[in-house]
Amino acid sequence: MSWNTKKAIEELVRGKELTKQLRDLLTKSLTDDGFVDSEGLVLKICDTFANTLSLLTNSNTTAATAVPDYYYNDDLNDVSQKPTINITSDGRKSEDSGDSIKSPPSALRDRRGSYKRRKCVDSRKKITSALVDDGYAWRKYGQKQILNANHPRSYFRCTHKTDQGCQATKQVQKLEDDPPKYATIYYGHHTCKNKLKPCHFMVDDSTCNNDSSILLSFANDSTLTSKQGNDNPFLSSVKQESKEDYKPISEITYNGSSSSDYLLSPHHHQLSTLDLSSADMTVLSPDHDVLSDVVDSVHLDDLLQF
DNA sequence: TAAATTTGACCATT
DNA sequence: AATGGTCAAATTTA
Repeated sequence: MSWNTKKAIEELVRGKELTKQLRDLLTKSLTDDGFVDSEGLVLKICDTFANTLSLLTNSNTTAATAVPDYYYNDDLNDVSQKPTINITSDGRKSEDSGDSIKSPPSALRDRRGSYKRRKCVDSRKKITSALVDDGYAWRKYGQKQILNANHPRSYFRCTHKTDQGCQATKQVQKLEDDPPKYATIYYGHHTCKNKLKPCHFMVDDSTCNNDSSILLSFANDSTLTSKQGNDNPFLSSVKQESKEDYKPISEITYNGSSSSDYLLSPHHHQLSTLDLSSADMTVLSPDHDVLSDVVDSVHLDDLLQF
């Protein structure tokens, strides 16, 4: 069984457990607590499916694999590349073409792979008032001027892409200057070890209201709710993402697709805390080996039983 | 000196 | 042809 397959099964097991909990919740009277938990559960469940898809679609191939778009029409997490502001502006500048066209060695050109433009791949978007250290080790691999944008977009991939095949990437772009506003879109999920910090939302406690304590916790999700101190030896090696300093965040919102908003909008004030569990901190991290043991003995029949 | 960043070219999509 | 995502050589940093 390949590692990705194993992890995919882990995700399915997790999804199964979460769904069972959701079922139990729905059979209860609708208390306040139950309402919050059900929302968190839905997000977690959606995340397990997204993770599973991510794992399976990356299991045998590289990141450039063409995956049919319909795999990714995940209304819950999708922040598709469809521009929210579709403008046909004429004041355009082309930063790439033009001035100095140097033709590289043909050997170099042959090595180039296919650069598929992102479609609706599973993604999570966060709007923050400052650059957020999300605790992962990122490596910048590109920067682009974006049409009708005042600031360039930076592209990051997981530092462990090469050594561990982690496919997580993110894009960071400053949206506004005053007050500063940044958009960070996460693609894929971390499958690497050496996670640097459990949660980027722990940067500023004020952003996590008391509702965070209501989130369901699992044995293998301990890193979600436990706050590690700065004595984590990995912290010092968090890569800086730009020339601008990290500051405590003062605002985090969730931006999903329209359908996502439809589902979640009644409780937007809680999404920041809910999202932390769904976005990055999943059991995919191999340091959660509790489920690995489960997977070893799991049968597919078990997965289908609720 | 290894790892990270910068930057222009390359390439697929629109 | 314009645009956005990625590559990789050159450069910088730790």
